[in-house]
Amino acid sequence: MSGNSTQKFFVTTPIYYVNDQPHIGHAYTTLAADVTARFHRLAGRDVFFLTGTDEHGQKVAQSAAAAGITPQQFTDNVSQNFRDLTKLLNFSNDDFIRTTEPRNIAAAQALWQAMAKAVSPDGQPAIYLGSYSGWYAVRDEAFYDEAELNDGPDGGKLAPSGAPVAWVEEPSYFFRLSAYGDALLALYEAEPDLVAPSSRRNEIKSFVKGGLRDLSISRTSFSWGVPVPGDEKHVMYVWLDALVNYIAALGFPEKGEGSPYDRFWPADLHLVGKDIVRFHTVYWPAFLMAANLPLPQRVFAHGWWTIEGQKMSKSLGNVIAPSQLVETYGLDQTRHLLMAEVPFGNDGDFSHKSAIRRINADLANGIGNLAQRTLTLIQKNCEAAVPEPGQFADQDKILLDAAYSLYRNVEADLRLQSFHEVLRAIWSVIAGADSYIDRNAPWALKKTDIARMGTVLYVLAETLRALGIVLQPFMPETMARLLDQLAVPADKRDFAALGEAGSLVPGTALPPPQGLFPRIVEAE
RNA sequence: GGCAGCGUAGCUCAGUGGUAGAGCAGGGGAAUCAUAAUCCCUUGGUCGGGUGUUCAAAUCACCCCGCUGCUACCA
Repeated sequence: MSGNSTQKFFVTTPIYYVNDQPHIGHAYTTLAADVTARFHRLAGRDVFFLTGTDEHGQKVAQSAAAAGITPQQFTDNVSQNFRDLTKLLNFSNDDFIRTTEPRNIAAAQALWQAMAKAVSPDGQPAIYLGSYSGWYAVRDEAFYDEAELNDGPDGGKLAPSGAPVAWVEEPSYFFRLSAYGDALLALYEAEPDLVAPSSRRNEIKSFVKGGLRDLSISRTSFSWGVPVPGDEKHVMYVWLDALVNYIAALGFPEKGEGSPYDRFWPADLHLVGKDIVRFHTVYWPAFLMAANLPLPQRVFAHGWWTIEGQKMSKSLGNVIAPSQLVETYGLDQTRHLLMAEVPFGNDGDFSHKSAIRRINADLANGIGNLAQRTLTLIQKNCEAAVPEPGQFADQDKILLDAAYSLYRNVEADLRLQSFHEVLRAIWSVIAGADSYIDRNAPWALKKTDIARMGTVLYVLAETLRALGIVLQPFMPETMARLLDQLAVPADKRDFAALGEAGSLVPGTALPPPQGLFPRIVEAE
């Protein structure tokens, strides 16, 4: 089916840890992936968009025990919250993987076996059995150096996070990460786009340059995990069975010609939060190198949201649930807000005041008002049908060309995850259209030059059509309504229909216009 | 402490050697097709401070002040 001519695009979100309720941060990452996936689909590419949940580990087992249910029941419940989030925000993921599914377990064991057979760059086995000891905080699922610890109240020790730690010692398999430093540094040099933004690349490079220690990749102290093949007392350390999800969802270890793995791996883009960059740009490539599998093309780490200037935290009680945003502002308003408000990769602040300002300025006063005034003029003055254009003047061509070339002009920024730049470029066309409509005053032309009025309104309708098409990745639902109001057929809504290939046909009947984005008026 | 980065208009930021920019906010005017939305014009910055290199520095170098990230297994 998919010939060589069809490009593919595989985009992933992290799998979200089920010990947490979905919040604005999760929604943000998956939204960026959704916009990316929708964009590439409209460009005619073969897209696979994956998200899911991370469900193993000691903390999950303990939370389940505390709730008096089995880990499986516990993860079933919480995973569903994340699945619901994809519906709530209209995400178009092609799959939703859970690390507890048989396919993920099978993939994790296959990856383990491939790594276990491998020889690291220093000529030794890539995986070996040793023992791990250290100060461990269950709550953080993290080991800490002695130097980091503080004295607790009852003579115990506390992690920097305040979590109690205990000295643990257990047999553990290790991955010989220490042997992969040079290969990783060479990778960062050869593939400068692998780690983005560049500030993260610098951090990762200096981290690797500082020397890598071998990585403990199994535990015997709990059992809620993937059994290590051939030594079932051990379960895999959570990050190994988490990262493998990206290929498990493609059917790995099945990798024959025509398989999803063959079609989509390596990933074109792993979107991650800045806290898990290292896992994706150090451990994951090293695992793949050991298993002799291709490496992802790009890992992009976005920033954090603060809320009204404050860090989001459970103790402050200011964690924002995505459902709350959608209720307050509307679905597509929320999607636009998150993508437009902050350069992706930077930290940003969410405030109610600036949310309203942006939604009213960009959506109600911007694209919404432009659509409303144009469609109303056509409705009233052109017998509710697409007007007949005459010869295009230079200014007509300039506006049309700007609108038609949007896809071409924003693709580079889209590929760099500069979503706010993509939107900025689109909004400059909206501003151009508003300027055009005022300069040409079609409401005055109807008395002086009815033919010219038709041309002006046609140009505006065509501009709206292009805007509607290009904005679909960001606001799919509302842009569908806009394209409905322009009577654009379902098969003329992709990027190939931009320009004259999909031009509106004069005389086509148009439905009565309906507002796209209501203005938000604050109660005093 | 070490490494990396940031500090530009009220706010968020773009701009890496050649007469200071955008969006939003503020002010004035126009228009009235439209969700009182829109358009045009405009106020506003000694580009954190200092020294230096240069014919020329927000842009390069050094110093100082302030802030941030990373420094091993936490979205």
